Parts: sequence; C-alpha cells; structure tokens
Amino acid sequence: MKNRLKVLRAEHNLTQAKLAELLDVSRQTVNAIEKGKFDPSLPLAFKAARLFKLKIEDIFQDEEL
Amino acid sequence: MKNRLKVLRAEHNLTQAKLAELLDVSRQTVNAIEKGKFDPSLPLAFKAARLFKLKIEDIFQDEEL
DNA sequence: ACTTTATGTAAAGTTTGCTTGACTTTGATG
DNA sequence: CATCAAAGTCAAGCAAACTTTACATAAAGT
Repeated sequence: MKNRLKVLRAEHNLTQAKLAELLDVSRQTVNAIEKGKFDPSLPLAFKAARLFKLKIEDIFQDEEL
Repeated sequence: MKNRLKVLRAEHNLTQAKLAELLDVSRQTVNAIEKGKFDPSLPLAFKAARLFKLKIEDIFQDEEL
C-alpha cells in the first residue's frame, strides 16, 4: 500500500507529530505508515481523507495486480 | 463504520460465503463486517471496492462527527 | 560545539482484524 | 414436519495495527 502522506504533509506544512495529533494517533504510527511499515486501519484512512478533504483513493493506493 | 455490503451482495446475487471467497477472507469475516462487529482492514476495503467497481466511500461510510 | 526540532527505529504490550471449527437459527421448499 | 442452504454466533488463537518509552540520527541555527 503506497500513500501520499509525506507530500500532503509538506503541502500543508505539517510535521509528523502535528499530523499524528490531528489524526489522534502516535507520531510513530504516522512515521510507520509513511515508511510503509504497515497499512492504516480503515477508520484512520477515513480520518486522513477527511482532514485533507480528499478521497481515500487519492491518498492511499492499493498496489495489487 | 456502516457499509452497504449486504445490499451490494443482494444486487450481485452473492452469498456471504461466495463474497468471502472473492475477497479472500473467511465467511465469518464477511458476516462480522456486515453486522458491524468490526471494520475491515484498508486492503480488504480496497478489494471490495475493486470487486464492485466502486469507491471505498461508496461502500463504507465513516460515522464520525 | 551546543541546542533544538524533525525524523527514524526498536522492544514490549494492548487492541482489533481475521482464521478455523463448531454449533444454532432462520427461511424456503418438498 | 423434515430438510437444506444461508446466515448468525462463539471460542481460541494468530496476525496486524497501534501504543508507550526510549534512544539515535540529521539538519539548522546560535
């Protein structure tokens, strides 16, 4: 699962810590997701989409064939 | 998290077992998600969206204020 | 060189998604 | 009523998401 969180963060001038706070998760969770260590839960994906006013598909991309 | 899986299943004439097979999960998982016992993982949500050719948001709805 | 801020990483623990296996309930049909 | 397919449910266990604590690295400024 790829994602555009790092770019979106940059566009909005957010640190991982600040984004974590806005999403109600730990900074490590944001970092792990950005680094592709694991996928976010669906609720978290929704939160991110709502925050950036985007569709989930515009932030997270499935990379299955 | 609400979802339209039951309706989509009906529209496509699928049993929980058949849908489970198409999504590569157990029948109990489909049932539990339909009944709102837990949320699907993001990858599973993507699989469902792909299967029904819909956006994740058109299948699953966040119910957070 | 020192400090500060952002990021990366790791271990241990909790919670949630999902599995298997088994059993019960419901609804339709003979 | 008997039966059968579909749906519902439970328990035990494994796997993945997420937490806290803690430490390490890198860049930037003073």
